[in-house]
Amino acid sequence: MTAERTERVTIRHVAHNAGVSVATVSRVFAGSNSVSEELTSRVLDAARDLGYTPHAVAQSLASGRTRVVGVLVPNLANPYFYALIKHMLHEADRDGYRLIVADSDESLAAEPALGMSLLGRSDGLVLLSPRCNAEVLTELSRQGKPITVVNRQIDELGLSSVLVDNFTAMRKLAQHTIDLGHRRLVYLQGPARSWQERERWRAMRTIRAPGVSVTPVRAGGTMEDGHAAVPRILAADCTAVLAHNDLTAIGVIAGLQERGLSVPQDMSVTGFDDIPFARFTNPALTTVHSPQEEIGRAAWRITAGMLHGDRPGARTLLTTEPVIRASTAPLM
Amino acid sequence: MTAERTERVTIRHVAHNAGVSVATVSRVFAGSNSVSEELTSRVLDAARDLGYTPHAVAQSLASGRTRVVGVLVPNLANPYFYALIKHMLHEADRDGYRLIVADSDESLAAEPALGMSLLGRSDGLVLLSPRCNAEVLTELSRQGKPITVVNRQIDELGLSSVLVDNFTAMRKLAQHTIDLGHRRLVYLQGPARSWQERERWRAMRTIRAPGVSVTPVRAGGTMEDGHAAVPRILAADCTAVLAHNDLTAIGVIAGLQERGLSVPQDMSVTGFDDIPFARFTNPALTTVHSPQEEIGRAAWRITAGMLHGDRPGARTLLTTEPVIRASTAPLM
DNA sequence: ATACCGCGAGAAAGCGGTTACAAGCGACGC
DNA sequence: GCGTCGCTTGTAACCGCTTTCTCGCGGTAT
Repeated sequence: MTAERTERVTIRHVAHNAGVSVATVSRVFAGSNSVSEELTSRVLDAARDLGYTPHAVAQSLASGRTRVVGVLVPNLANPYFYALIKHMLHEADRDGYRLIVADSDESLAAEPALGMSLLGRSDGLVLLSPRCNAEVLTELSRQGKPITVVNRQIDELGLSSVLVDNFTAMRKLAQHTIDLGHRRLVYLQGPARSWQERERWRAMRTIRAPGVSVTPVRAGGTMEDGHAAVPRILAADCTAVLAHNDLTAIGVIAGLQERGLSVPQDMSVTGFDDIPFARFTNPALTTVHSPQEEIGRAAWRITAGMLHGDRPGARTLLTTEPVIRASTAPLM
Repeated sequence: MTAERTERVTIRHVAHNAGVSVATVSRVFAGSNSVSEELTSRVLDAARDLGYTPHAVAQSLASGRTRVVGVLVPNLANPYFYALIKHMLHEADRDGYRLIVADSDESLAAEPALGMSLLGRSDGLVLLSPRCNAEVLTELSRQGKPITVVNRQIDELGLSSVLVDNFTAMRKLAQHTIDLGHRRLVYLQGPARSWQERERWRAMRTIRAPGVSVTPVRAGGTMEDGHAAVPRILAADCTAVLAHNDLTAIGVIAGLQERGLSVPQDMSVTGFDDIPFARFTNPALTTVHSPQEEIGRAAWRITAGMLHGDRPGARTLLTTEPVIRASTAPLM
């Protein structure tokens, strides 16, 4: 393969070959209908012959739009997040936008820099379950570009957001275990700075029923965290454990089974999110169906709206319901 | 919130406030050491006061480098891929690069356009398990930018690649089930155009042992595909099923369990990839550990090398081994 | 003292597009 | 017959930064 230094074909070459001005070529590629058919086809022919492709970066600089939107995820290893991303990806794609993804890996400190960096190369930003404080969000919004926050309630700033009613769903899920006869519950806490965690835990603290106790156990958001929490769960002498999310629930179930305990006979376990795996675990996981597809779609629609000039501040609140599967059972 | 039309702070403002030329400001931000300390600090002070941030798009246009690398994934819903991406993301980050991700969703037709689009906004491209044919790859490589292909052997073109020895690992895994006494095996085929699938199936076809039969059953790459294949697996009257990957294996196990069969007592099941979930399923999945972290790292190193001028054509071949867990057992 | 060298700094020409503005031109109304 | 309008097309000024080239200057070899 010879390293032929192919000079890039620019709009000027096309203009020259088609015998028109660069403006006309630009118009043709922008889909403007104010160019005569005659010139349009001459431009298109010349472009095809030369193998011209518009230079995306130059277009961005000149037009001030990148047709890219950044997405900041706290942890790409959680199927919950990539399900969201996957749906956003498709919605964005059909609008001609690309998504640029960064993973903060649950690092609070990394969020501001990553967010800024994403914003620098994009027209807007979607923050999934951001852990950062309001100052950072203010700083980011100061760039004047659309920002959509998912799974985090922000009232102060004029940011748009997509929220799921974690509180009500968690209450319903807890009620389900209580209805099954469980009295000593453990709530397995997730990432400390997560809004969803705060909502879920807040819901658990409102549980008031005769004889019912809720013991919090610290964990985190991963399967390993759930797995590692098992000794502490057992020490709490409970009959049901409500995990922060599906991932930790899966870890808990594996840990219990390794110790010869069976779920749900010896212990009921619930998750939250309803990731695709939840249906396929053994036993299938009782959880809360968080509408990942709708969230992804809503996040994109709101963002796209702002890119087209909508005022920020739109708020979408989605509701969600428990999904009862096989990991919970009546107390024996 | 007032919609203050904040004019962007440009390099010129900084230059003016610092009493130097724009060239000097540019040099300071580029980390050139040919600027005197005196001027360097004046520039830095002015930049801080004004809240200046270099305009990434303009930098890209002027320098010809975007500091972005595109990644094309066939299916973001497979943890195998996002594990790769996650590791690449981190490697790239420490080199000051961003990754821009697109998901072709197993659509062969979508790959060329997505690849081109990614390439247009980036300095290079990483194709994960691409399904497209050689012509498309040639077309993409014509752009003159570094392309790294992961999990796909390409000899003709001068592309760099990272490969895992699927063939040997699959043979070893099959041998494992044979050693356990199984004779009637089913191989559950994955995505047709996947190189990994071809390698794995090729390995299965080399199995020659007295009384051993291997029956192929078509499926796909997802949990649903594995789940849906269960009737056909049962019809094949086998005692062990080797699935294309972990996801389908998980689907198969769930399907078997729904029918009251237990794994591994009634049926041994294996996967491939060793996604994080494989350790936490019930029973824990016997699979092949595909070194996702190393692959991600290698893919980035090779790509980064080419970005720094290395010649393309580098090839990394990784080996991998079966991981025996609890989803396989001796034939009763 | 003269010529030369090296180095720090600035001027200016791009990078490849977009788009405001102007111009040309045929049609139409009065 | 002339002013006006509308539509297509071209001219050229950016978008914000990088980088080459040039220049001025102080220091060293001759």
